[in-house]
Amino acid sequence: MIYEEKEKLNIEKIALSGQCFRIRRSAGDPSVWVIQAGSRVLTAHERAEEIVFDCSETEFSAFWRDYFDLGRDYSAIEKALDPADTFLAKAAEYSRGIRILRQDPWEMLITFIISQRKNIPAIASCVEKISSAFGTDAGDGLYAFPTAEQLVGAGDALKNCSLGYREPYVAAASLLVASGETDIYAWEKLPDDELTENLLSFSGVGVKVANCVKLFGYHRINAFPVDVWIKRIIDTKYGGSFPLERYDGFAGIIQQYMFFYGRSMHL
DNA sequence: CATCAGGTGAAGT
DNA sequence: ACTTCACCTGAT
Repeated sequence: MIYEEKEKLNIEKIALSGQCFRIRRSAGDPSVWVIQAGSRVLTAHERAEEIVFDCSETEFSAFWRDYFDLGRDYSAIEKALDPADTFLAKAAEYSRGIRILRQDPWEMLITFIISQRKNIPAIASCVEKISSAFGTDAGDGLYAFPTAEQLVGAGDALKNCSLGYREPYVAAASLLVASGETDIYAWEKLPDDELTENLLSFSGVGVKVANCVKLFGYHRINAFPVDVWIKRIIDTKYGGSFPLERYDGFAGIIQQYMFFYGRSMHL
């Protein structure tokens, strides 16, 4: 068993923050969380002030501690905010416990190609469909996120997953990665600008999706995805321009706070 | 039934 | 270079 304070790691907030579509409450017990990453599954019990993971210290240290980015001090982010920025102060406080997960680049690439012009439940539904249809059985009715090879093998069946016009994008990316023509894992060591350029070369990946893949799949925490919510916040709260340069080096964390808080207020 | 949802790519200025 | 528009699909 591993215990973490919710002030430091809040699974519910992360599940609602839009960075991850494979964290769900258990159907039988709403205090139980089922967390999936690639082919891994972790269950957790939520208590008033803490979260308890069903996991040994060895297993937690081997994967999940880094996955939840527990090596970073997020309280330092809050201290670095502009004291005059009351919106950001409220957003950061409201978002306390959110972390930028270290998710898999392939899973993020496909997930965010799917995400365009879809709402969060629809994205989660599509991810669930392709996983259960083509991913490896992980037991208990759960399935791993499908590999590129598995999606290539899906063939026309990929058209039955509500992907709509995004289906050819997913199929093309799968072919590039499965064939070995594109090695997205080798991109881990590229500088930000080259990584961006490479991601944009995928059909169906524009600036916004590339930034999401950078932030959530490659842990480039300076990436700052601008979607309709962030744009709305910048327009209404910042008169159309946000002082990104002030938060150079961790702008992505600021983006998550703004998104999570702004969305909760239905701006 | 029209509109919208965490955009993108192609076509048109 | 910047602006406009169509686009699968499920939900409201």
